[in-house]
Amino acid sequence: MASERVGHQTVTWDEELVPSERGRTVAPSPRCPVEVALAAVSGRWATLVLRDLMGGPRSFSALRTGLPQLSAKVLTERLDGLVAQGLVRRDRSPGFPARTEYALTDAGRALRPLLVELYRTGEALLRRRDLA
Amino acid sequence: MASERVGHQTVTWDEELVPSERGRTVAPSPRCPVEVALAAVSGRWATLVLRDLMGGPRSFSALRTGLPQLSAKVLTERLDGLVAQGLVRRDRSPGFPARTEYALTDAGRALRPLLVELYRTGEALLRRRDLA
DNA sequence: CAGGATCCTAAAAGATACTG
DNA sequence: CAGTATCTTTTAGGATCCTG
Repeated sequence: MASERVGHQTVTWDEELVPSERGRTVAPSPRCPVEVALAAVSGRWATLVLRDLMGGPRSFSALRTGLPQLSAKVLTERLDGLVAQGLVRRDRSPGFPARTEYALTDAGRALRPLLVELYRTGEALLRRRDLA
Repeated sequence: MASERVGHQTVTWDEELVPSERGRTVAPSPRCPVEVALAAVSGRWATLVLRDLMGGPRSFSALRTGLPQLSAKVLTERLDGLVAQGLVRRDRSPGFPARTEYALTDAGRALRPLLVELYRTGEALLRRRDLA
């Protein structure tokens, strides 16, 4: 796919490049790349957890310390989601007290450009709002 | 901010560039650029509505026709949100029957690279999953 | 045509307490 | 240390019917 051809599923975002209806996403679908990427960064605290993991592997409590207002329950939910999506690896060390380390997988690291773009876009929007 | 320095609010994503705690986002905040950008594309149907508007101005019912499963209520909610964020302009023509046209603002068009990146990232994740 | 008003359900988030 | 279990609250989304 060329760099400016972008769409949901088999369809591009450039109207003139979409003469037919075939494959045009007409409802949110888990198969749509846009939804897949969105799933990785959606949910409260998700981007902040990812940001912390971008800095390297972190333990459960290190993540909690970095994000004091995030409850254990929600952190667990977020991490479970990221693990299920193959973006984060969970490494449990045997013994007591328990020790778990969370680290981004290659797929997880592949999210960096998206986070960069989110930041860039948000900044641009805020700048426009300040002017207006 | 240099291209690879990216963070929430005043903080970069590069750990080694964040020696102190000052400004580090420690909770989701509407002031954080990442949250601002995410707000634009979050919510069910949001990216699909944006995609359709990227093709040019659309009436309320044209949007509904393009996304048949999207209810009037949710479409209104999504459009209200986009208008409130300054991403879409609502143009009501006087007379009866009512006619309304929705069009992206400059700010709204500024979302295109983000949508492109969402698509690109999602595609990459799907590719990895197919391999695995 | 372009919505507004209601009602309902489900999912997400938060608080609190407890366990291997 | 790293979670689980419960419960309550909040929010999002969908269905249906109605109106300027």
